[in-house]
This record gives sequence, structure tokens and C-alpha cells, in this order.
Amino acid sequence: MASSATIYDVSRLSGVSTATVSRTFSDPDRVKEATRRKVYDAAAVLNYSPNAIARAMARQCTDKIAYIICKKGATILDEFYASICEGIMRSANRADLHLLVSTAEDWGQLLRSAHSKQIEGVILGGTADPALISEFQSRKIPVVLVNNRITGSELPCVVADEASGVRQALEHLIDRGHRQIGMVAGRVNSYVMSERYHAFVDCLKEHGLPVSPASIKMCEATVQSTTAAAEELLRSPEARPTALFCINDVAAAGAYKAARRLGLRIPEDLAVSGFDDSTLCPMLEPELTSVHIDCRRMGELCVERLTQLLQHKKDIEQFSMVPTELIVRRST
Amino acid sequence: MASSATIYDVSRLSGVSTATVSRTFSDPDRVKEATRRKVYDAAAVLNYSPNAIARAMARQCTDKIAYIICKKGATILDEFYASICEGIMRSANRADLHLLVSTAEDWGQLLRSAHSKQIEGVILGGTADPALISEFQSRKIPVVLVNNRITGSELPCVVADEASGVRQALEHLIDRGHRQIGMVAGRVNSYVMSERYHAFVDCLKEHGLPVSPASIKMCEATVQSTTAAAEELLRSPEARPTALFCINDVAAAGAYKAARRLGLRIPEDLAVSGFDDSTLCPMLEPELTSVHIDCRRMGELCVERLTQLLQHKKDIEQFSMVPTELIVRRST
DNA sequence: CAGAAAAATGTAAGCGCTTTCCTTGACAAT
DNA sequence: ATTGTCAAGGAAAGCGCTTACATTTTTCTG
Repeated sequence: MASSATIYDVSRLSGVSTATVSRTFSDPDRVKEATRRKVYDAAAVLNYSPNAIARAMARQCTDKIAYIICKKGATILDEFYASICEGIMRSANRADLHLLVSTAEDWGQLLRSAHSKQIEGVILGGTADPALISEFQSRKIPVVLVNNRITGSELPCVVADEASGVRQALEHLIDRGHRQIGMVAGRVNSYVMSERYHAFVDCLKEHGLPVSPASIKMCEATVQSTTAAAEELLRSPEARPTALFCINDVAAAGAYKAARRLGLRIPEDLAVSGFDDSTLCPMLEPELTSVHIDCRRMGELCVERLTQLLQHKKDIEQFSMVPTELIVRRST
Repeated sequence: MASSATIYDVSRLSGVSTATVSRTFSDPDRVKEATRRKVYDAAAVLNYSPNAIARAMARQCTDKIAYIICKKGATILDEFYASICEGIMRSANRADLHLLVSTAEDWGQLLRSAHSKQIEGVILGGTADPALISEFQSRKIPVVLVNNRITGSELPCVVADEASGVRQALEHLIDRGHRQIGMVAGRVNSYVMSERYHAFVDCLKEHGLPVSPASIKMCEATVQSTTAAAEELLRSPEARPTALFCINDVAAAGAYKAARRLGLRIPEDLAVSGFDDSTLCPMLEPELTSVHIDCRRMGELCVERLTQLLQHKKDIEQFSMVPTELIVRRST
């Protein structure tokens, strides 16, 4: 590491005290225009920029936050959480926060390092274990939830407007004349899945359409399971669904595979709609209609909330919801 | 932030000096067994763990590294770089390094923050601008390249054995009796693409198969372009290829779309092989044969190299290559 | 068992910044 | 002229740790 200029060098060169230099950088309005200029000039000559470590040391605050992805499966960076991560990264960079990205795999490790690395706030993505959450709370580390909501708790959370997304997709299908709409559902073991599931049921009911258990198939979130689930729905002895609402794009890919195996053409024989509008959508043939979620925005909101929490702001918006939008493609 | 115990508290409680406490934590062998025990006990009582910031301050080294993804396109966290990132994250956590993830979008910003945040080493993913590299070098910040290689430079780099991957895929196709093998190629503007391209040409030649410009179609890395490219190849007036080697899985998805539009069945009328073995493979119907790359391992190797560089080790392996493996599925 | 070498521990000076007082001087009000 | 106010800037005490150097304890050797 090149030994760079310190505040003393700048102080000497500009002829003011270190205190003034410090103030010039952290609160420019506290010093006179002329002084400020001198300081900036000296800093420019010396190629000085404040040492973040020393600053953290003196201020007793590290500006470090962590994004912890809580997902059962092995695959950490799935597209959805990665996009949120992107939003978080941007905002964090902009706000000069250090971001630590991690998974909730090894807790002990996680907490220990959160402690020694002086993490000041965390964003928990997905279905976080309540015990993990209270662990943070007992350490007085602010928590923001993303893609999750714990009713009855005061934790700020940011989620997408799942219900509206489901509604848009469903009404689109209904508009197209579909009456028998099946659902390839995930296990209802997370906030998101549960929202989508209930919105589906509610919406169909509102429109006076049949919601039989036989038209909803729960399964794991893998292509294998969703393919099997879709196949079962499509082989249904009673009225075969003419449209399949899939809980996410992976499930939709499963539906495609099932359809193909059964010789059904999409969209002629079967309409399929997905959810998340992932990069997968344009890769399928025909391109998949899906519900777009602005994950970046969600990430940004997380950082916003966390920042407010860290500054002990009052009246923090406890529940933030980003809108969703149906992207119609050729599968419906 | 809960005000936690300091080294002084531990010193007092355990009855030894702060120096000894410090040594106990950073180099346990330097203190006597008995003393060590006392210190650990006291630390446990106080729930003490060394403050990373203060440590960095005193040691004059921050243990901070950055992973910078250099990719033209907007989409930052594509699966490939994300997997590498995962490997880097793990190793970094294990080695107690702080990791900053960023894109090479805003250089000025990047360099400025690399400076003030005291980044001590960087991993550059993808095709990094030479100017960026020399910027780091002039600042004496060690650089490791991943998925890239700059011939003639001394920079350590870690890449996958692309040539062998290509060879495996191609020989698999040849084994299956294919003689007319087309290629959906990306622009040859990056190390990886160029490796794959040349390996393709070389391998076909070796096997005495025809390599006409007409059987290789270059295009952008989007599904749209690859679809168009594949379609063109398949409409080729001369001998239509019976197999398509696609430079990555996205290109393979393009090939699928093209095939479907032309009414060709996979694998009966057309074999398709991809590259990267992304999550996309099992989602396509039929599932896509592809070349697997152990991205995690690549990430780990990056951190290993960087660590060695930071410790001024001699004889650092300058060129690391991880093996590739063909995963045969139903598309061939 | 003396004395030297080696091992273990202690002392205290920073690391580069922030921030709490303080001092100074300019200006308005009395 | 005197006092009070306030903006601007300075002096210096840390923040929690590491480490060079000094000192003490232990171990080893003849």
C-alpha cells in the first residue's frame, strides 16, 4: 500500500490545523470559503483523501452493513436475490457504506464476524430464521427484511406488490378467455410464496372462477418437481386447465417441459404465465409472459431504511412495497 | 452499536498486559499455554473479540480486497460472474478478508473509493480495460485476473480450461456421428470467447472436418442475436449443420428457438451443445448438454493468488487453470 | 549453581482521524 | 468604550489495537 498523505501533511501545506482540515472534509460549511479552498488545493496537490479506517476509528462507527441471503438451497446467488443485491450495492456505494454479502449458512461464523467486523446493520433477504433475527436484535443491530414480512413485528421490510402482480397476470389470462386456470405453486413456506398463493385463490374467487384443490399443485422449486407438477395438472382427468399460472419463472419452465412432453402447443393449447420476469423469459420459446419486479429498487429501499434506522430517525416507513408489472410476451 | 469490551478490559480481568492479550489473539504461540488460557477465559466472560477497525489502524493494513466485474453490458450479476463471486466470498470470509464487490462502470468513483477505503488488492473479472489495470498497478495495488489473460504481462490469472471443454463437447458430437458442425459464436472480443473460438476451429481441423466460414456465425451475446444467427446457420443453402456448438448456454437457447421455428426436433434433427452448464440447462426441453466450469473453484483460486501477492510470496503460480467437464444431457 | 541465552511479558508510542473544549477577533447593542 | 454574541479556527485527548524495545522469568550449559 502506497503510504499516502495524512491529514497532517494537508494541515502543514495549507497552513491550518488538522481540526480544520477534518472539518473541511466532513462538514464543509463549518469553514470559511477561503480556508476551504486552501485545504482543497493542498489536498489536491498531495492527492489526499481521508483514510476511512482512521475515520471509523475516531468516529466509533464503521458504516458497515451486511446483506445476508437466507435461502435453504445451496445456490446462493440466484437471480432474484442477486438483483436485489445489485440495488443494495449501488445504494451502499453511493452512501459510502461498506457492504458485506453473505449467506445464512454458517451462523456462528456469521455472528462472530459480524461482531468483530463491527457490522452496524443488516439486511436479511428471504425467509430468515427468527432465531437469527433475535440474535441481531439482542445485539442491538438494526435489521431490515427484504422479501419477507413478519407480522406483528416492528421490523421494517420491503417487498414487492405480489398480490397486484398475481392479479395482473390472472386478469390477463381471464381477458384472453381462460376459465380453467391451474397453478403450479411452490410450497407455501415463505412470505412470497404465501402471498402469491393466496392472491391466486382470492382473485379467482372474485372472478367467480372455480378453485379446486385439483387445479393447484404444490411442489418443490426445482425444474424437476415443477415439471412433474405441471404434467399432473395437464393430465387431470377433469377439465384440463387451458392456462397455467406459475409461481415463478422456473415453474413456468417446468410447465413448458410438461407441455412439450404432452404435445401441447403454447400458447395455442395452453397459456403459461410466470413470475419474476427473469432472464429466462426471453430464452424460452415462445417467450414467457411474466410479472416484473423491480428488484434493484427493492435493494435501494432496503439501504434507505437501514440508513434511517442507523440515524435513529423517527417515523420510518415500516412497510415498503414496490409495484409490479405484467410483461406480456408470446406465451399467453 | 453496543459498546463492547476492549483489550483493556480483557487485560484487567485476566491480569496480563494488553500486549499479551493482543498476542494471544494474533499469534497464540507467542504466549504460554497458561496465560493463553487466562486470556481466553477473560475474553469469553466479556464476550470480547478484537475490533477489526482498530486492528487495521494499528497494523496499517486493512485486509480489504475488491472484486470488480468488468463487463460491457448492463446486467452485472450474470450467473457466471456471480458463481465466481460466490467462490471469492467464501474464501474471503474464511481468510477474514473484507470483500467489496463492484462493477467497472464508474471508474473515477471506483478508484477514489478504492483509495479512501484502502483496498489492498483487486480481482478483475472479465475483460478489464488495460487502462484500469495500469491505474491499479501505478498505485501499487496487486491485481489478479479471472477469466481473462493478458499475454506478456506478469499478472496472475485464473481461467478455465476452455480448450479442453470445447474439445470434449466437439468430440462428443463427432462420436455421435456428426460431421457438419456449426458454431454459434460470440464476438471474439474477450479472452474466453477467443479461446473457445480457436479451440473450435483447431479441433475440427484436427479431426479432418470442414471448417467453412459459413458454418461459423458470430453475433452479440443476446438471445435475439443468437437466435437469428442460429436460424441463419440452419437455413444455410449448403449442407445444413446437424449439430450446433454454441459458445455459451444463452446461445444454445437461441439455437433452440431457431430450431423450433424451423420445425427441427432436438436432438433428432439437430444436436445442440452449450457452454457454462448454467442453471438454464435443465430448464430447456430437452435438457441441454453443456460444459461445466467450476466457477467457485476459480473464485477461490483468485483469493489464494491475491493473498500470496499481498504477502509478497515468491514463485506465485502465474497461470492457473481449472478443469472443465462435459455434462451430457438429452440435447445431443 | 552461576551465568548466558531464550522465552515470556510488560511499557508505551503511535496508527490517522474526530471532536470537545477553548481562544480569538469581528461586529452589534448598550 | 464596554459588553455580549457568534463564527472560525486551534490544541489536544482519545478511538482500540499493534509492536519495537525494555524487562523479567525460565531454561539450558558447563
